[in-house]
Amino acid sequence: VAVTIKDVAKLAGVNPSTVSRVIANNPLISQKTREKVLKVMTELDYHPNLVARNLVSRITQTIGVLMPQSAENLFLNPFFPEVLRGISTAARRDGYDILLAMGETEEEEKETISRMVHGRRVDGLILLISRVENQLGDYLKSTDFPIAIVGKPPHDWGLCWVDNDNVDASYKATQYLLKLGHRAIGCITGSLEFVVSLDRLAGYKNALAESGVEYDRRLVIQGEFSQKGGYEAMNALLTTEPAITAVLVFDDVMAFGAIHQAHEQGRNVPADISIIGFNNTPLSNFVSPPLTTVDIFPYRLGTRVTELIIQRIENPEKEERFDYIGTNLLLRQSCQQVKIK
Amino acid sequence: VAVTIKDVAKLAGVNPSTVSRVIANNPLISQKTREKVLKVMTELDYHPNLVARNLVSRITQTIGVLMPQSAENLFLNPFFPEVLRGISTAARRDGYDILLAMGETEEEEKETISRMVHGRRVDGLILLISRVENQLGDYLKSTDFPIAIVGKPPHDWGLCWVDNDNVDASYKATQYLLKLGHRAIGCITGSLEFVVSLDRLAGYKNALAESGVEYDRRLVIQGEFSQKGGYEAMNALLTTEPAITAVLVFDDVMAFGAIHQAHEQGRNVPADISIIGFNNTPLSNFVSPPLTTVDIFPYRLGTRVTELIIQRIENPEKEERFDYIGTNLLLRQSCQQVKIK
DNA sequence: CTGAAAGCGCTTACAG
DNA sequence: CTGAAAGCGCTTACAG
Repeated sequence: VAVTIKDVAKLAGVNPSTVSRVIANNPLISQKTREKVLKVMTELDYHPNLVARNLVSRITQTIGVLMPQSAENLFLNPFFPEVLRGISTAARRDGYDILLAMGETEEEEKETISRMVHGRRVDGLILLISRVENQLGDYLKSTDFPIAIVGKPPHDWGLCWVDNDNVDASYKATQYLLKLGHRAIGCITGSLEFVVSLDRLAGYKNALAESGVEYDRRLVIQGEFSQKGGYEAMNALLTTEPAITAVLVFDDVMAFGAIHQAHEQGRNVPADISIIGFNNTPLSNFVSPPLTTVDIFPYRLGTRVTELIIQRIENPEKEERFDYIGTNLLLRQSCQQVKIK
Repeated sequence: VAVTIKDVAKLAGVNPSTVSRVIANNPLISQKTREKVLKVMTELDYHPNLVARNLVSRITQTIGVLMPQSAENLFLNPFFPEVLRGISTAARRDGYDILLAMGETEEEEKETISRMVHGRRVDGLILLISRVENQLGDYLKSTDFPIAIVGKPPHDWGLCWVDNDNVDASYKATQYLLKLGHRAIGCITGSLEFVVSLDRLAGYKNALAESGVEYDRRLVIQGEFSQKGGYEAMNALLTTEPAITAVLVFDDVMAFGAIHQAHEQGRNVPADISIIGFNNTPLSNFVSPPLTTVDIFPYRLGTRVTELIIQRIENPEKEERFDYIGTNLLLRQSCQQVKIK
């Protein structure tokens, strides 16, 4: 029922291949023929069947995006929506569509990847999932299909990826606390299985070392990436290390819990304890006190990873495979100069 | 380079059509042949080319989703991400993929619709954009392509759609204020060009009428859907109608501004003025006082609209075209019994 | 500058 | 129960 290239060809009195060339803007076609064909195309309201085109050209002009379902976090942190917005913008700019899949289980994720890649529905794939170890990792390092990841992969698999420079971000945050005169600086990390946690811990150590403050592992405590996790970690920290005057917390939501704990123990933030969070979640500007935190620019992570994957698809010979997105320490009201005792 | 149905056929010693039938689970195929083919398929790691399949079957098993870019709102309101999550879940459940597009301008939106629909890339389309008037509306009412909208369309175009029952939601909220003894109840609406605003206004009127409270249009004021809009509307309202003891605000973010204004004028919420918002944005539980508001269940809007579009695609003879998603009045701390003068 | 033919990788009547 | 043929709607060498 739809009008095809043959209908156009017939009405224009030319061969289908000629119509195809007009559509492709082939410069060989004469002006006269081009106009005639173009006229018939609008007359018949012709639109090329992209599926047929994909089949012969082996190019889908589509990028697959796999992201976690992450129900709860969505409310506290628009990280994934923001990255997605960036991906969408950059993809559209280069004429790519987005095939989106949200995976709940690792099983679903693998199935989705298989569908997209083996089904030839996409030219490349962007992964917003951090758990790329195990079976998924095996696949990722063995395939030469264009794949890009938001977040530095645990090993160099030759994949495309983009991430914040978390070492540097954490270094700058710690440096800021040091500049305020703090020396007993605690650190609440997320699970050290994540590269991001390890990187931020490294930055913390770097800054301490640079200032000649000895690294004390008793000041570092792991917590879960949740308000409760921060609340409990802070409790442990204040119990064993009551002398601390500042804490670096690797996630804003954990920081909310940490602040809550501090206040419950009668330690005012920032008067008694300075706190810095990470990720600049929307709430961080509304809590009391407004939280000093590190902005990580998720939208730019999205645009950049898309640029990288498109380059990988269209110019695989180029060696550019990864990039860092800058961060910004947002000074708000949760830190202040250390008190002189 | 990829293995095709022909490779499988050759190695299994059968015709490609037989392989195709095995894949399609055609019951005519003998058990013996089936097993032989299946074995070769795994041996060669064969995956059907979905693009080729789409071309001949004219079925893409893909639903297009068009949503606004809506940069700012994302931070205050995860409405769209939540709807998208619902769409993703329901689509996957029925074996559909999602082709996602975010439009910034109406031009982009029209272009995207054209690409998806005329390019035969999707079997149906879900629109998360509310501005469906003008040119887009002309298209929507004329096409018989399966299209579904989140949010009741301004006219009955025979489209699929899903929405909250905003008349009822607003009715229940107003009824609650009446039950608390309020009689002078103000109303801050969004632009009355939106169906949602009109519906909520209708619910407000219904509740008043039922309780024998005369509707006074001076108590109703339009504001912009922003904190500033609510702030200014509240100012106007308190200036001309200082006797009001409660206000229904058609959006939480506007309500934040309204509360701010009230407090600036020395009117305590809820002691002097009760306030109800709409949409249960995440912040509404964190502001002071925690806002009584109407939960609209965006995730369910997403799953339901997807069920409707899939039914429209697969069983167009069924007449079910729209549905309402229930709402829930969340009682928090921004309302209280009216004071006796 | 344009046409005729072959082919992308499938599916589906049509035979047998 | 299986095979051979035609076709989905395009593109792209190959001729001329």
